[in-house]
Amino acid sequence: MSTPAFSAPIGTRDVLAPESARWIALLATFGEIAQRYGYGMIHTPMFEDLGVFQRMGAATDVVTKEMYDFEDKGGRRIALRPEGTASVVRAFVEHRPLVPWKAWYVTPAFRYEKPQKGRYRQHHQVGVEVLGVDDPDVDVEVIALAERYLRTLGASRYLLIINSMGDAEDRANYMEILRAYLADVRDQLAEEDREKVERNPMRVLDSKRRETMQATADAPRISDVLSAESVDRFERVQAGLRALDIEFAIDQRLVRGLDYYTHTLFEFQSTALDAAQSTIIGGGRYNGLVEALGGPETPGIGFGSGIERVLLHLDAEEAFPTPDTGVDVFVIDTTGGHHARDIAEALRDRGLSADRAWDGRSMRAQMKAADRSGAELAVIVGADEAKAGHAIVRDLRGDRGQRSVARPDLVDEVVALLAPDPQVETP
RNA sequence: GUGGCCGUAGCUCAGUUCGGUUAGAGCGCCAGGUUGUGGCCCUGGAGGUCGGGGGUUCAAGUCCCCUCGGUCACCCCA
Repeated sequence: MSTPAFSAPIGTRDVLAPESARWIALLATFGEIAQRYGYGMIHTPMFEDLGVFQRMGAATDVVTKEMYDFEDKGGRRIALRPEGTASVVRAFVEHRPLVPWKAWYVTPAFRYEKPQKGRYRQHHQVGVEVLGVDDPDVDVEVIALAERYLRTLGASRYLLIINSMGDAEDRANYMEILRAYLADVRDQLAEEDREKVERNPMRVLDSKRRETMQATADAPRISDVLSAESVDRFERVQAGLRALDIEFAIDQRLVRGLDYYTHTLFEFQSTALDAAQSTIIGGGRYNGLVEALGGPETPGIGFGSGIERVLLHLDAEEAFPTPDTGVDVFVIDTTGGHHARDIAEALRDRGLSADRAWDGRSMRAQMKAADRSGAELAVIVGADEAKAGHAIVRDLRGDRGQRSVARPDLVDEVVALLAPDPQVETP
C-alpha cells in the first residue's frame, strides 16, 4: 500500500456509495416514521460544554472514561457528544418550547474508546425525545415508534426488554438494599465487578460474568421496593404494549448505562448479534434530567439507536439490502459531447436520472461505462445520428433492442420506455 | 486503557519456514482485437517507497527492536 498521507482517524470510517445509499434509505425511514408520530426534527451542535454531559451521571463510564473531551482555544472544556439526549434536553431548557414537545434527531456520537466490532469512536444515532409528558401511554407510544422502525426496516430477530427503575426515592431505597446485599456476597463476585458495589451497585446486576450472575441470582429486585404508584404506572405501560400487540419481556437486571433513568427502561436486543453488540435500541424515562440541566421540573422519555449497530443487525438478518444506485439513462455521444450534455439535462428536466461519459472516449469505452452505470437505457448519438437529427435508444437490460428516434421525440420516448409496464390484473 | 491476530498493486491474497538476481496471481482499471455498440472471450498495458523508522548482513518483503494502523476480545456501550 503506498503510504497514504492521511487516513480516517482511529475508530472512524468513511461511508461511500453504494453503502451510503443504505444510510439514505434508513434515515428516510426513520424520519418518515417520526413525522408520522408527530415529531419535529431537531438539529443541535455535536459538541457542548462538558458540563452538559456530566449531568447525565458521574458514575457512568460514558461520562467518566469515554468522554471525547478537550479544551478549545478559549479555554472552554468541550466534549463531543456521547449520546443524543443531553443535547436535546439542553436545547429544551434553553428555548423552552411548548410542551408536550416531541423531537427526533440524527447525529454523530463520540466515545473515546478502543474500537471493535459494532463500536466506534464516532458512530451515529437516530432517536426521539418527548418532554413534558408523564402519561404512561407516551412511554408506550415511544416504544411503539421504535418497534415500528425496526419492523419497517425488515428486522424480526429482536426482543423488547423492559424494566422499571421507579422514581428517585424508589431508586435510592433500592440502591441501599442492593448495596448491603452485594457487600455480603462481594467475595463471590467476579473480580472486575467488585469495585462497582460502591460506585454503582445496579451495574453489578447486568454483568455478563458467570460468577457474578450466580452470586446475584437471589439479589433483591427493584420490584420489591417500588412504590405502589411506580408499580401502577409500570403496569399501565405493560397494558399499553399488550393492547398494541407489542411483545416484550421484563428483565429486572436491565439497568442501562446512563444513570438518569427513572421508571420505564427499555432495550431492543438483537438475537442475531453477539451479546457484546446486541443492544440496537436503548431508551427510557428521565424525569429528573431537565432539572439537572437547569430547567423546570419536566418529565421526559426517549431512545437512541445506533445506525451502524442496526445495519450490522440487518446484515445478520440478511434484511434491508442496499438500494439500487443505478441511473435511469446513460447518454453516449461520440461526436464531442455537446449532444450528451443537452440530452442528459433534458432527461433530468423530466425527473429521470441520467449520466454520461467524458473526455471524448471511444464508443466501446462509453458503452462499458453505460453498462457499469446500471442504466436501463442508453441513448446513443454518433456522427450519423447527429447529422440526421436522431438518437438511438438502446435497451441495456432487457430484450427490446434499439431503435432510432428523432430528436424532438427522444425524451418522450425514453420516458415511455422507462414507465413501468401496466400490469393486467385479473380480478 | 489491557491482550490476541494481522499490515505485500484499487480489492482479495501468494511469497516470510531455511535472507539471495528486475516482487507475483486473480479480480478491477485502461487500450486493442471489433472504423459505430456494453455484458462473454483473446492480447497487451498501467499500477508497489512489501505500513513507517532504525538495526543486523556482502545482501532484508523475509531476521531483530521501536513505532503507526487495522481487526477481534475485555471493560463499557449504540
